[in-house]
Amino acid sequence: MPRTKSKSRSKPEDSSPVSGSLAAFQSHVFAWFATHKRDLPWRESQDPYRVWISEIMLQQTQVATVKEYFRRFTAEFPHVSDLAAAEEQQVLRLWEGLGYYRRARQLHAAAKEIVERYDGQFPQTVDQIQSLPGIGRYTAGAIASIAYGQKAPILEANTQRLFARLIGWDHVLSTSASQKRLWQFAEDLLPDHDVGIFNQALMEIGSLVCTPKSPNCSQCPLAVHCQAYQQGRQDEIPQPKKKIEFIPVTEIALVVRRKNEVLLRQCGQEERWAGLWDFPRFTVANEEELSGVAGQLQEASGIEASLGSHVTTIKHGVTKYRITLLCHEMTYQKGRLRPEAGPDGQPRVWQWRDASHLTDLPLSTTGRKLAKLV
DNA sequence: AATGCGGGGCA
DNA sequence: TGCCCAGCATT
Repeated sequence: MPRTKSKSRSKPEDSSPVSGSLAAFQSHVFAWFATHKRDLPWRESQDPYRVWISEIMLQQTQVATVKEYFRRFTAEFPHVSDLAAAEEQQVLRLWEGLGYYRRARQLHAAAKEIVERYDGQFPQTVDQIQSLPGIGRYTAGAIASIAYGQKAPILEANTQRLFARLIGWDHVLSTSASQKRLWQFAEDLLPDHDVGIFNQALMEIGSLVCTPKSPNCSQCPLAVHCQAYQQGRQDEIPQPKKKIEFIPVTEIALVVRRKNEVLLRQCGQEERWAGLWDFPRFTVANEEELSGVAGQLQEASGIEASLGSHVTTIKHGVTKYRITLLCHEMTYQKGRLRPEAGPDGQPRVWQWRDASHLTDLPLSTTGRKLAKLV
């Protein structure tokens, strides 16, 4: 029998996914992490529930921001059954300020599914994990590897950048071809042991060393394996993302008072801040266009009120919108709240709430700022 | 492949 | 200011 071609090409230096040997690469990763690992609250345990909470919170959210949220959340809900039994409003209250509130509602829904379908035991296969709401390929791989030590790859912001530089990938990263290549690379890299530690180490290197701007190549444990570094192209790779075109918007928020109550609205499932409460908000053409606001309020809620003084102006961004939010007081005149179906079958989305008890409600960040002023 | 979804950290 | 962040779901 003639030797096959693949057999004759199976020298280690040919099959290694990185420049240099894979074994050396892996040991460089482990050694660096052993001395540079950060102490983070979710690294104190491998409980899949806690790993899961941290991974959801960390989606598109920086480590520094998540720390306190993670502590509060897991203190309030130590076990998946505690989360499953909670009111969604309480879950959202603990999520308030983190953003991407769909994460919190999907987390809650997944907790219920784990209790009902898996008898409270967190699922153990990648496919089962990924079938839970809010869990995609990255998060499933992270949980499977970190909590269970399974040989599952991960790819997220830090490792995308790191991998692109390691293999000198000078293409736009968001295309499906790039994603396919990078996922394959992530898989080819995996060791046969301590996969969870390995994956976390790669993210940590991406985060602390292989930074977006001015990466610290001189201190990088993987420089010897890095194509971009060897070519002096670490500042060109990865290619910059497409810039977002911001759209300026002017909105008005109304603090409608009736004795010691204020008028609030709960955001519907299909809109921004779903499930959270907010002061009545309307888009206006410009900062002078306030005359129609009373009519818009009456149209939307059934309440008639007279425009009062300007409280404050809040500038904030939501996804691609740059919002200038004009906040005005109003005084209730007459009218009753229009009955309207709420997010989860609640009788209405409009409610009068005691102004001194707004701390219990989940509010949007601008809503919270405004609530503190009034 | 493109879009919606938040808010804050940081140079 | 602008860029970026341990992504996911939908279209």
